[in-house]
Order: sequence, then structure tokens, then C-alpha cells
Amino acid sequence: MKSSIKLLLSHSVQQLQNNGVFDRTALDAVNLERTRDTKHGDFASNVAMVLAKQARCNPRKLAEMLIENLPQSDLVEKTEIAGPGFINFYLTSEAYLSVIDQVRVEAENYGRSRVGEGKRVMVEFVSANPTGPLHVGHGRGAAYGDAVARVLRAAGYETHSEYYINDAGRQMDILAVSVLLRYLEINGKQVQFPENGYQGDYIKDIAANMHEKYQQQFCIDETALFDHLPQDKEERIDEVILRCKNALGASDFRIVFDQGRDMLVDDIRTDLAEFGVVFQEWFSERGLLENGDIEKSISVLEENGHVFEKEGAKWFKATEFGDEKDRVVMRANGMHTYFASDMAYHYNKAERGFDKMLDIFGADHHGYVSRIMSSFEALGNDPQRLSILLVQFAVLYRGSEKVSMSTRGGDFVTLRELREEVGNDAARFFYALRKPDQHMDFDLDLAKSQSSDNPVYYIQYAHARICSVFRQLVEKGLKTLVDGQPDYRLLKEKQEAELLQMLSKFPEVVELSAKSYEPHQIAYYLKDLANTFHSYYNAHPFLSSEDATRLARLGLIDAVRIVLADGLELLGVSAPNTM
RNA sequence: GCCUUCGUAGCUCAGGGGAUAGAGCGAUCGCCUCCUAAGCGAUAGGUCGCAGGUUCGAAUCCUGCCGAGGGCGCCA
Repeated sequence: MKSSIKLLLSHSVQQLQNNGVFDRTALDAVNLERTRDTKHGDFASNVAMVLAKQARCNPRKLAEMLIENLPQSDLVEKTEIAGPGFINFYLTSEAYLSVIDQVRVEAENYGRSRVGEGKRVMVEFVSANPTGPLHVGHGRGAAYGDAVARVLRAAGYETHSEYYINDAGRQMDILAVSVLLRYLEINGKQVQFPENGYQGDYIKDIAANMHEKYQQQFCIDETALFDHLPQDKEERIDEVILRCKNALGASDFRIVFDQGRDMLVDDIRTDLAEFGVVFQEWFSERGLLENGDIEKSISVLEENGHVFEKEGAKWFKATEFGDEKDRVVMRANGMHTYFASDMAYHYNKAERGFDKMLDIFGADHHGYVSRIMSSFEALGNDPQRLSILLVQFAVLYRGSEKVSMSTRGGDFVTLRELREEVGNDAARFFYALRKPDQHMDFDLDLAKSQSSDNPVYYIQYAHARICSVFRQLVEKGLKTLVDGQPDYRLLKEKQEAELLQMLSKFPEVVELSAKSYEPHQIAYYLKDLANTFHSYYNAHPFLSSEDATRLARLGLIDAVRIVLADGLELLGVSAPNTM
């Protein structure tokens, strides 16, 4: 609807441009907005004010000329010039009434568009280290990333979602050792479990599972593991890792390591699937080492002249690309750095030919943004192809008390706990309600104890109420929508006009959400739509009105039901028929 | 110290160059013989952190300051 009006206005500007009133940039200034107040019509444009200087005439005069050049249209009832030079458009009631059938015919496709032009977008999100279960902070990234992917798909982008598994490096070694030590305990050995190892009970579960499967196969002599360890706890755990590797041998260590990795990745995958988040691909960091992409990307960087050597290490000249310091990619001991993996991963992504790549990071990773962008560019890619979006942390509270979020300490609220206690729908909607760059106070007590106050129920209830009306229609043997084409001109109530306006707006909301990567706009729209519906429901009867009116109203609320379900689907929230 | 996000009603948050700044919760007062009261209506509540600047027009953009969260390693 909006795009049709905008087209008319663009046509008029084009006309005046052809007549030499303004230069070729004028079309960019065409802007059209929904009015906040119906006194100003349905849509308003400030284009006359923006272009007045260029046309060397006053805004109101220019607005007059623009209106004269508007093409005829059935959509527009009248136009007027208001205030300093706004052009207000009043639409015909037919324009609005036609929305009902449009929604009902297009059904789950209503609101979808082709603005994405089939461009290939890859969205990478969550990507938490598989060193423990997901916590509620990851939940926010999951809910956000998945909603972005869904909204992009709806807007006509070809979307690929991916989880990057950090399954290489020291943290994973610490995980493997944590599992091994718990396993030794099960086998009756005395171990000194490092304070900076992974303390959670899930480690014991993995160890128990391993014990069942492999019996005593990895029972190394524990006494040698803990003699004369360094004082510093980081050095100490590195030494324990080394001794475990030596005692077990590379291939057995790999088995223990994979035991932890696989169980945790499976657990994360299941957890997310239950949350409604299903990735198209799980991409392994270790794979980058094995397929040579890490070496390849470093050599591309060298070929492009962005590498220098210092004290035996290879450095990327990141400062040439705006990063604050240069970065080591290959250490003097021949090991590549964690950053080198990240660079290689983005090299790999770019090679796969996506038009656009989105990285969704937790705000705690924002320090990596400039170095990743720098390396991406240094590898010869257009930096416009990559956007790194930051999701702020959810700060957890129990009542007024802040909850500590240390993963290694094992003291954290898991996503699974949250889902079990407040439900998937409430959890997803709660996350969806905040824009990603907003800090979020997540009061667990509130979310758990007062979950019926969660706005998701308000929206789902609107959907269920409509379904209930249709059920009773059948029970009472009344005429239904399949019995005839309703005459929508009978819809003359204030709430009916408001609903029509809301319905016509949905495609604009989807498009805006997609372009700005802000699915929370959908959530707020749905709250509005549900509110307008509930008011209508309270003010006017459906079943007890006379046949023709009832039919028209049923058509309207059927369209509302469809848009509610469509919108909830974009957020990964269910639309129940009864509550 | 540097980087980054934020500061809007008592609380949690929308709006992010345009006309009189919004919602939910909380408060007060109403509405179920009637399609689900998980609902609706009404009232009260704001110097949009502070100060400059750009603009015909700033809560919105820019700069500085104040306050809050997060990040800074030949760590992963």
C-alpha cells in the first residue's frame, strides 16, 4: 500500500524533474510516512520541504505543483497541503477494504516481499564454545539471530544460518582434561581438580558416559599429574594438560576430547532445536585447520603484503585497516592464533559467495570486531559484505540480586532451565521484545513467577479468541465465510478502520525489520495489532450480529488471525488455537 | 586511559530529523445474565541525563561533559 503511494509521488517528482524544476538527485528525497494522527490523512510526505531550496520556491507552492502532477489513482481519495508544506494523502475506503481479501488470499505469504531480490545472506549466531550448556545470554543471541534469519527470508533474501563450533584451542583442552579428571575420580583415583577447570556437573555426566563406554581404557597414573605444579593457576592447568596429553598419547587424548566435544555439541543442538532454532550448518573450527584454510588465508594475507615477521612470529598489519594494534597470526612456536582461525573462517565464508554476511556476537566479543573487519578487507573482500552485529548482555537478576554468570564456576542459569520454567514461547518473545543493542535486565523471578503477565500471552490470546469464534460459528450452524463473499463496505466502526490500517501496515513492518535487522519491530507491531483486536472484540459482537455484518466481520478477524500467526512465526513463537 | 552500547513516566522498554513524545507493569476508578476478564475503558504520571552546535524544524544528527553495562593479553 505504502509503496503504491510512493510510486505516485515519485512519478510526480520525475515529471517536475523533466521540466527542469530540480536536478537528478531529487528522486532520492522522496520520502513517505504513515501519519501519526488521522487528522493528517493516512500518509504524509515532506518532500516539498526538502526540495524547496533546490526548486527555489516556497514549500507550499512546490507541494501544490507536486500534487498537480500526481497520476490518477483509485487508492487516493484526496490530498492536501498542511503546515509548513506537508503533502497529506487520504486513501479511499476501498483501498483499505481490499486488504482483507489480499491477506486471506495470500495467507502465510502476506507480508512477504521480494525487496531482498534473492540476495544470499549468511547469518552466523550463537557460536558458543562447546565447553558447557548454553546459558540465558546465549539464548538472547539465539532468539535474535533466528528471528533475523526468518525476517530476512520473509523479505525475499536467500538466507543461510550457521553455527561456528570453536572446537580447537586451549579452552577445549581444558574441557578434555576436566572430563578426564572426573573420569579418573569415577575410577577411584584421587585427583586435585584445578579451580579453573570446568566445575559443572555436566562434566561428571560426560565422564560417567565415557566410563561406561570405555571402562578403564584411559586410567593413567594420576600421581604424576599433580607433582610440583607451578604456582600460577593458568600455568598450572597448562602443565596438567601437557601431562595428560603425554600420559594418554595423542590418539587417546583425541578420543577423550571428542567425547566432551560431541556430547556438548549434541546437547547444544538439541537445546536450540527445542527452542525452535535450527541451523542449516554446523561449521567446525577444526575443519579449517584440516582443510588448509588457515594456511591458505595467511598466505593470501602475505601475498597481499599485509604480513611482517617479528621475533619469529607472523603479524598481520591490522593497523593499516583501522585496528588499534597489529595482530599475531602465527606464533613463534609455529602455532596459529585464535585470531587466525577467525580470519580463516571469514575467508571461507567469503569464498562461499554470499552477498552479505552477518556475524551476531555477544557484546563481550566486541573487541574482535575491528580486527575481523580489518582482516576481511585485507584478504581482498569488500567490507560492505560483512556486518558484525552486537547483542548486548542480558544482566540477570533474581529479584533484586544480580546473578553471577561464570561458565567455568558452573554457577549460571542455563537456557534449558529458563525454557522449562517460563516456556519456549515466553522466553523467545521476552528476548524478541528488546532491540539487540539495548541492555537487558532479565529478572528471572519475574519471568518465572509472573509468566502470565508476559505480553506473548496477550498476543496468543487474541489469536486463540478468533479461533474460538470460528469454532462456535460451526457449532451454532451459522453461515460461515465459505457460504458467500462478504460485503466489506459494512465495516464502518472505528475499531474496524483501525484494524484495516494495522493490517495494511504489516508488509512495511516486515521490510523495515529485515533491512535494519530489528525483529523487535515485529513484536511491537503484534502487540499493537492484538490490542486493537481486543478492543474490537469487547466493543462489537461477531456471532450475534445479523448475517451480512457478521460475515464481513468474520472476514476481517480472519485476516487478523492470519497476520497474528504470520508475525508470531517470524519470531519463532507458536500461535495456539486455544488457551 | 582507549574502544563500544545505553541514559525517554515510579519500574521495564518503544519511537531515533517533522505536526500535541507512546506502550506494558505499578497506582486510582469503572466494565463479565452476552463470542475465553490471559480481556476492555478512563484518570494520574515526562525539562526525552546536562551543556553547546547543525537545521525552517532536534527526544532524534554532531561535539563535550556526567552516569551505567561490556571490552582491552604472542589468552582461547
